[in-house]
Parts: sequence; C-alpha cells; structure tokens
Amino acid sequence: MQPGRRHSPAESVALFGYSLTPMILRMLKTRANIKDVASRAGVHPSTVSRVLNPATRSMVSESLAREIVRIADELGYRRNALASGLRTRRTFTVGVIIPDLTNPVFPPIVRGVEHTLDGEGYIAILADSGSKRRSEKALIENMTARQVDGLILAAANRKDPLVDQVIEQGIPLVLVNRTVDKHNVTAVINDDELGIDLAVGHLVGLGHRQIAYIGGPQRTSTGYARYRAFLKTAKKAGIKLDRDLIINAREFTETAGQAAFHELIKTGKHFTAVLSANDLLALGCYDALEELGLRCPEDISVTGFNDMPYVDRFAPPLTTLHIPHDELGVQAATLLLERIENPDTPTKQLRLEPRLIVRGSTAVPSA
Amino acid sequence: MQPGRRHSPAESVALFGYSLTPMILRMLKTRANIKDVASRAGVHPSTVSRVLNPATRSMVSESLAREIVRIADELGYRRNALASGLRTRRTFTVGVIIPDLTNPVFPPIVRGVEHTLDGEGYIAILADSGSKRRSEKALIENMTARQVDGLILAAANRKDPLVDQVIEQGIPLVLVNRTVDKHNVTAVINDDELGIDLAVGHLVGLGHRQIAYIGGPQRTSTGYARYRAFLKTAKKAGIKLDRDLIINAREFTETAGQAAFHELIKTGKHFTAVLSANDLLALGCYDALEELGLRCPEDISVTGFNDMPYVDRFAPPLTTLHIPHDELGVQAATLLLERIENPDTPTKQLRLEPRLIVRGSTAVPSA
DNA sequence: TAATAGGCTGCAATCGTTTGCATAGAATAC
DNA sequence: GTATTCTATGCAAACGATTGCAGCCTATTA
Repeated sequence: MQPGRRHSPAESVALFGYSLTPMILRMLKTRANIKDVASRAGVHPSTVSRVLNPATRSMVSESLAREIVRIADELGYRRNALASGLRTRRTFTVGVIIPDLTNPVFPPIVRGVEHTLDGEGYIAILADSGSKRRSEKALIENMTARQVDGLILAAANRKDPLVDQVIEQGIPLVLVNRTVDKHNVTAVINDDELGIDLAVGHLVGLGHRQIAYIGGPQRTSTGYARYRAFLKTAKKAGIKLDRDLIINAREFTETAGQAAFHELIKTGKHFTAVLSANDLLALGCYDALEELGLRCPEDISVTGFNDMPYVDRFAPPLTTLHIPHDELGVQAATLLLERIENPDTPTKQLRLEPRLIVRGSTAVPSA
Repeated sequence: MQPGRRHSPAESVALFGYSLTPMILRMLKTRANIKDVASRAGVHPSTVSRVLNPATRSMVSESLAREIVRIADELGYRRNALASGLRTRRTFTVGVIIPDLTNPVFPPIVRGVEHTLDGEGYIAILADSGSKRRSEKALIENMTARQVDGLILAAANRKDPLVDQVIEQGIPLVLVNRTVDKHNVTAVINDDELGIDLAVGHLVGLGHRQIAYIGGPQRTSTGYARYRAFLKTAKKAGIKLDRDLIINAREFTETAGQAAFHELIKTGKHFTAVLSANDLLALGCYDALEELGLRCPEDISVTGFNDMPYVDRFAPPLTTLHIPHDELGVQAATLLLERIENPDTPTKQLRLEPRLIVRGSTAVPSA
C-alpha cells in the first residue's frame, strides 16, 4: 500500500486508471471476496484468511494484520459462510424442529435455544413440522443436506426411528421437552413424576378423593411418564383409582381435552377434580365444562401442566405446573454445543423441576 | 455396471477385494458424495449432477439416469447444499427476523412463512432479535454471510437504516407486520385505518362518547398509523377529542399499557372506554383496572388489536380486531419468492383487512 | 457414401475459503 | 562467521457441486 493515497470513490476513479474495470465489475457483481481484499493489500488470500480468523491471526505480523483488517472493512468484506463451511465442515448452524410453533410452550424454548446459540456464533434453522412425521423426516434430510452441526428435536416419540437415524448418522443431537425410551440420547426434559406428584398432592390436600385424569398420547414420553406417575402417585396418596376416570387423549390439544372430558361425564361416575397432563387439555376441559353448564372450580377443579404463557389470565386462572421454558431451551442448546465440540460426550438426561402454581381453577370440593 | 452383481454389504467385501479400502474410508469419513456415485456408476460426476437435477435430467439417457438414481439412493447420497449453493449462488434459504417470538402474534406468521417456503424447497433461518437493534444488525449480517436468498423482517421501524442497507445490497426483502415510511419496499401489513375505524364505530355504537386511546411507539408504522387513524376516525364519528386522553406508549407491551392506563386515570378526566393499539396494551389495561378496583366492561370498556391467540379466554374475553396471522406470513413468503425469482418486480404494499371481533370487554357505558 | 445434425457424455474451470507444506529471510546460538 | 532455529508469508490442493464447451457416436439427409 502506498501510504499517501486515500480512497474516496472519486479519487479511485482518477488514480487507479485501468484497474477501474475489474473494480467496477466486482462492485456490480457482488460483494468483495477474500481475493479482492488480498489483491488490494498486495498479499496472498491465505494471509487474509489467517488474519480474519481469530485462531490464526497471531501467525501474521501485527502491522500487516491491522492493514488487512482496515482494507477488509473498507471493502465491506464478509466471509462467505458457504465456502467456509464447505472447506471446514463446520457451518455453525443447528437445526431446530418443533411440532407446533403456535403451541405457546415452544416459543420460549426456541428463544432460549437461539439466544444461547447466538452467543457462540451459531444460528438456528427453525422448522415447524406441523406434527406430521413425513414432513419431519423431510425436514431432517433438508437440514442434514445443509450440513447442520447439530439438531434439536422437540417432537420425539418414545420409539423414534427418526431419532435412531440421526444418531446413526453421527449428527450431534439433543432432544428437548420429550425424549425416547432408550437412553442413548441427550435430552432435556421435565421431571414429570415430580410434577404429577405435586398436582395430586395439591388436590388431595384440598380434600379431593375422586380425581379423574386426562392424559396425553402414550407414544410420547411426556404422555407416558405422566400417566405412570399419576397411577403411582395416586396410589401412594391413598386415593382409589377408577380406571374409567383415566383417559389418555390421542393428542395434546384443546379439542382432545374437550372430548375426553365429555367421555368422563358419560361414565356417570362421580369426580370432583380432573388432573390433565397439559394445559391445552385443561383448556379443553374448560370448554366442556361450559358446554355442560358446570363451573370451575365450584363444581370441578382442573389442573394443567406446562404453565403456558397467559394461562394466568384465563377464566378461571389455571392451576398448573410451571416448567422453566427458557431454561429448557438454554440447557438443550448448551448440551448440544458440548456435543458438537466433543461428540463423544456421554449422553445425559437432564430433568428440570416443575413448580406448582396454584391459581383459581382448583378449590375445595363442593359437598 | 455389471448386471450380474448384486450388492449386499458382505458380497461387496468379497467381490470388490482391493476396492474395499477406499469404500470403507468413505463410509467412515462421511456420507457419499457425487464422486462416489459417479465412480460406482462408472460415469463422470457431471452426469450424476445432471441426473439429480430435474432441470437437466432430460439431457441424460433414460436408462442411465435410472441406474444412477438407483445407485444414488443405494449409497444414501444427499446433495451437499453448501457446495451446491456456493456454485449456483442460490441457497434456497431465507432469513426471518422477529422482534419477540413469545409475542403470540408472531408464531402464526412464522408458521405461515415456513409452510409456504417449505412448499418451494426453501427453508427458514429464524432469529429472534429481542427487539435490540444491535443484535438485529448482527443477525442480518450473519444471514447475508450465509448467502440467504432473501429476508423477511417483522420488526422494521418507520425510518430504518437497516432496511435501507438491505435494499442497497440488493437482497430481496419483504417486510411483514410493520413497514417503513418510504414505499420502496414490499410489505404485507394490516389495514390499520380500517381496523381503528371498526373499533371506534363499535364503541360509538354502544354509546361511548369519551374514548381514551392508548397507542404504540410512533417509530413503528403500526403505532403511527393507528394513532393517525384514531384522530381521523374519532373526528369523523363526531366525538370530541381530548388530547389528555390520548397516550402513545413507548412499547407494545403489557407493562407499558398498564402504565399508560394509570396516566389516563391521573388526568382526572372522565372516560368510559379505552381503545388500545394492540392486545398487549389492552392486557395492561386489565392489570391497571384490577389494581384500581375497576371492572371491565362495567366501568370501562377496553378494545385491543391483533386478536392474539387465547385472548378469547381472558377475563373478560377481549374485544379486538382479528388479523389474518397465517395469511400475513403466507403472503410475505409468497411475495418474497416472487422477488427472488424476479428481483425487478415492482415493490408492493399488501394491506390485509382486519375484522372486528366483539367479545366481553366492551359494553354499553354505565350511566 | 459423404456430409450434417443431434443426442449423450466427458472435461475442466469455477464458486470462496482454508490449511499443510515449503521457503525466504531474520534472529539466535555457538 | 556459520549453522540453526524461528517467523512470516506464499503456494496449491482441497471441500462438493455445477455448467459451458468440446467431442464422440449414431441417425438422418442429399
């Protein structure tokens, strides 16, 4: 570089005469690449590369490095992540698959994941699989084709060939929210047994003895674990279990909850409370109660699980189990980054503790 | 290919003798690439490439093409999107930036975007900017470094240097939810004037004459447009405007709404309804009302804007303006794809119509 | 029968970075 | 003053796909 020359665009035109054409071409074509920076600095591209990479920057003399950096931002150089990733086999990208983004449980998890990743220079490819298995498979293939460094799945089933496939391919994987039966995956989930325990304890403490249970799909770890926990805990609490008052819904949705509640009523059996395996199911109970002209909590107490945003504003505010949504995401991302750094890290099942939040949907049973 | 040979793994070991080593190396190393497929098929990589690309597949003879496809999935070949994108300058990736994913307005929009993109083979890189400008800038740079084909921004300000930058760089861009003052961008937004008109009409129809307004930040197009619309519409409806009863909050948040409502009360002026520029602000009003021991709608009617999921379950269910969340996303994605295909498409501002949903938070004013 | 056209496939350059290896010069040791 | 180590940089080969061009072969035409 000739120190006397400053580069206003106009000067460039005047000063660099015949070198103008390639410059203009470059500007029209696309943004500067590493070769442009190198030739402007009169060095080899590899030197520029080393300067721009923190790990190798010290290999280059300080003064030259500074000059290169100056030129790089003068030209507005930005590393092309495709080329870089192709060469290094690291994309600093992770894929995140969510079954339904409009289920309010997931956005905070996603946010936790993203913020954690962002801190380490990673970015998330997010996809909403819409609960369809086929699209989920396609999404995973799409993501692996993009050479993601790892995957976070929030929609695993207890037996999940997709999960097996991912593991087999050696792609770092972390499950969140749900896990599989085999313990060969790292997962961040809730302590479902503790949660159900707390809910049952609360209802029993209020004096409920006939407690109905609306569970979720048994193919999911949450649906299964909560169901088992209910059986176990209820027995421990000494309340009599009536199989007719235990229904496992097909989906964790409001309509499924509503239908399940109607089924409970149809049995003709008496119950004073219904413990549901998730907030949406509880909402379905609200719907059914209203249709039946029953009041909550005066006639029937209802509890949920998850403490979705805004359930505290519902009529009545829902008694439920709070799970640390953000933390779930943060931990999942942290563990994934660990696995990416070191793929041989032993798998680990992290179980976060839920907290009972008592609100207006539970009360002492009416005489 | 020698037709007599079938390839069970064990046979391969026996039959291919010395060719075993490279095969094993390949299997250990990573998944098959185009060269592997080519050499197994005894053709040049370019032929494989042509077969696997629908647009060029017809250049290759049908029988050879079929054989290559067979071998490709036998080897589990998947195109490396980095290499492909590097060469073609198309990544089939679009960046989506959302200010706050936990605001329930956004998930449906994101879902609409994703499903539309997915249909065309695109995938979304999603980022939650957390409303911080700096991180937003960094995110955009990160995404452009990854060579996204386009960008969808849901958090633009009326004057937005970031938006200008993106346009200047020639990256296809679509704004959603909010837009900028200049009409040099394609945007999908709501018809705010119509919405406010409907809300005012509803309140006036109920008999309200003293209507307070809690608006949003004036730096956003929604905040500004709704404010202007309120001024205009209220005048048209013949109700007297009291400047003290018009407050524009700094943020579209619950706490900002709460604070604004307290300010309204502090003026000592009489009003029977408050029209808020968004549901979260309305929720803040609920909070303030409760703190003040006032009832909604008996003492004060409240309206919102957006019809966020679940506001129908609040106590009281919120009267608000429904916007077609999914459609917002679908349109944004569609327009973006259009711009990606043809960057010279003239910019367009698409304005979707909101619909008034009357629920329990509005009533005839008390005498 | 020779010339021409058209259909298939191969060749090699390219996209933008990274990195092991080589080398020139400077600095140190003896 | 020479031998030896460093230091700083350049060289060139990857990474995995795509694509304009060239060339071969077969089929068609005059």
